[in-house]
Amino acid sequence: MRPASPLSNRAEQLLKTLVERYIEDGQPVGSRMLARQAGLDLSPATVRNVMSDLEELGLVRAPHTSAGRIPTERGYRVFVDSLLKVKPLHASEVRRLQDEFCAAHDPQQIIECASGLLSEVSRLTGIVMAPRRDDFAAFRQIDFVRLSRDRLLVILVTQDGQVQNRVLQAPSRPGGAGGEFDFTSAELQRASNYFNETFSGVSLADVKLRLLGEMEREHDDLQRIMSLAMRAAGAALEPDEPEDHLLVSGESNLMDLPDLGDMRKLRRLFEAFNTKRDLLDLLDRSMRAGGVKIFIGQESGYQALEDCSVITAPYSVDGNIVGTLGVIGPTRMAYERLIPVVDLTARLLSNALTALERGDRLEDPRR
Amino acid sequence: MRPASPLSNRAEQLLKTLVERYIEDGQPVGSRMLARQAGLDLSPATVRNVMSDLEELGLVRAPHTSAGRIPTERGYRVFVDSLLKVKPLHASEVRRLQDEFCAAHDPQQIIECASGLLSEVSRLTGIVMAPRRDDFAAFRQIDFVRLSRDRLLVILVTQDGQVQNRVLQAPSRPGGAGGEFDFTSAELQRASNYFNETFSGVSLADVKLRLLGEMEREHDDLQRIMSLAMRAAGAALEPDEPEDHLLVSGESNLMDLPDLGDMRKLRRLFEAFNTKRDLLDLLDRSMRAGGVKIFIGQESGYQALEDCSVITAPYSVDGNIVGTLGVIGPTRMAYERLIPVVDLTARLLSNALTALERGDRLEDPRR
DNA sequence: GCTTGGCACTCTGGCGCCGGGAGTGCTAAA
DNA sequence: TTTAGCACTCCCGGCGCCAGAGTGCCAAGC
Repeated sequence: MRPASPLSNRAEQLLKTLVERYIEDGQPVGSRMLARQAGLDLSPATVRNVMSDLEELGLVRAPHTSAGRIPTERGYRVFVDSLLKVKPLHASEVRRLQDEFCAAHDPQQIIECASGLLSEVSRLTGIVMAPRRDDFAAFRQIDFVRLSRDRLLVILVTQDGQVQNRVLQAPSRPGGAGGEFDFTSAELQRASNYFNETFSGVSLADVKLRLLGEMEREHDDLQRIMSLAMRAAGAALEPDEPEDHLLVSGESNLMDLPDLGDMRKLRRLFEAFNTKRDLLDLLDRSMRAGGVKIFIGQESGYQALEDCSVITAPYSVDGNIVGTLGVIGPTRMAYERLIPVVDLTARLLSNALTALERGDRLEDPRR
Repeated sequence: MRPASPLSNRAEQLLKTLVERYIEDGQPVGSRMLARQAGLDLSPATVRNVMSDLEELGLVRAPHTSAGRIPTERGYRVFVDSLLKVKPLHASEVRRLQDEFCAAHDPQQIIECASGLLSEVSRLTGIVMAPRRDDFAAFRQIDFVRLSRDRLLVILVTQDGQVQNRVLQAPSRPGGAGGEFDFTSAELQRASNYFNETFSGVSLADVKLRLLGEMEREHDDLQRIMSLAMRAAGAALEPDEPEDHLLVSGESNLMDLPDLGDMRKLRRLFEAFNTKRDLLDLLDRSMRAGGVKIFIGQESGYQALEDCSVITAPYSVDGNIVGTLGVIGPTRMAYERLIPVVDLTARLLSNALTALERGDRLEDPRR
């Protein structure tokens, strides 16, 4: 795992050129071509010697005798870590992306837009892990709507404009009659008023704590309606399904790539897109890390991602990292172009979300 | 387009066997095999003569000289229309499906469940068009939540438990200050109370009409808050995005099928799954028709569905058709098995939704 | 000692050929 | 009308061949 040190400048230059050429056209690169392209004025024979060394180091391999060489995963890793120069994007492209973000107004839309842009610009698959509901967000309003004898709808809105519906299902009693949620809407109204007045502006985490406290303490002397309302509010405060937080777009872009021509691999990949669990896991891991992260081939640790690479970057609201986005494509992807794309998209998304959040907060009389 | 009449019994029997065999193992069927399988005690030579006729009628074709025959789309059509005997499902299978439906409690869940079951049981792709919000549904409750200076959240709940959030965006004014939605939550509360009392139990269609009427009539002397609330309510009553009403599951099942091995076709298909428009169109068309409907190959009229067939069936709540579901797969699919599967799933879904609706309605004091 | 030209070797991929197998269409007889 | 026979066609897999590309190694040169 000390790949850079034993490499001479020349070897580095050759490896770099090799990876670039291979990324470009997907064909094993031979010594003659490499000698010409590397700009080092070397003969093919010399190049061959160097390639032999690189092969011994596990950075390149030959698909068969007398094909040229292609990078191994470790080769890509060295390339990405120490050889590649990311080219900043054209100003025009930056502008274009920026404009797209401006078109969206609410957070959900903005995030969807980011995912779409990622896949469109990369011509690969874009993924975004949307922010989990933030327990430090401030409570704004809660509403209760009785749907039927045993179903109660709870709507929770936070100061930053997140809305969450949850249907509370009464534990089924075969006996049936006189279900649990037989309150009038006026009663429910009063309950929600109580919450709205008591907790407005309090962080959800604190709401949760105080609810727990009250439910412990006053146990018996609470009215039945309030006890229910508290339980319902508690349910609404539970974290939501993580699966709803992954956006994937442009899956079908992957079907054009010769590198992923194998149906079995492709199918595994698409199943991973549907299952979402592994991808969320990966994005979650890279959220903690901060900054652009790159997983090459097996490095991610998921079978479904074999022969694939993932470039991720976290994004933030108001300086706090809240989610991760990225692109998925074949190991042979245009890292030089895509790293800045992912990076920029994360920045733009952060800006857009932060601007929205600030705008909303200005509105909030409590801060 | 009068395919059945000129066919002799023998020809029909042979066509039937041919299609069955071909569906079974995907290989062109030769005269020898057909003579043996059809149970007609004919020689291969006789069979060849019949095949020649069928070919002339455009019901079968030979991929090349001296391969056996395979059905054409018209051949499948005849098979489906007049030859195939649908086998009712095993009681055990019916029971299994039924149990799955019982596990779900709210309409959304039930519909997702149906989609999942379709793809699982068919090992193809399941699609469900969820009910559009029903304008004859009864109004239950509306809520307004101010999210920021220029964003207002409207939550609409109907008696049957459908919830709809919509964010109303104020027309952007560059001037900025004193945005449009500067009301206190008490004011908004009052507005929503007004609606809830006035319209409870009224059908959405009527609410819409009465709102329009009032907005026309009282124009000037309305308080600003009420005028806004009416506009907001009106917005919430607008029909929602049709794209949100299509569920697709088991897409990746299609990647295993040799019939759809071609990447180009597969890609087009997956793009159709993402776009949703064409599929919704198709489902919508077949909703009107009522009963199980089958589109074979080009019949559907969409490029993306070439070499694919679609089996659909509408489902209903309380006797009214509200949506359609179905499966998509290669033209060579097991019609005999899948037609009853789709039919049954539609019935079970109808039952489950109707039961839920009835349960809710019993609860509703107004009926 | 590194670099280089030369050379033999190897592997792939396309092409043409061949033979077996499967199935057809036609014809003539039952 | 059905059937057996037969010649014909086409696909497909295997085989050998060849050109092309690239390698590894060796010996000569800077």
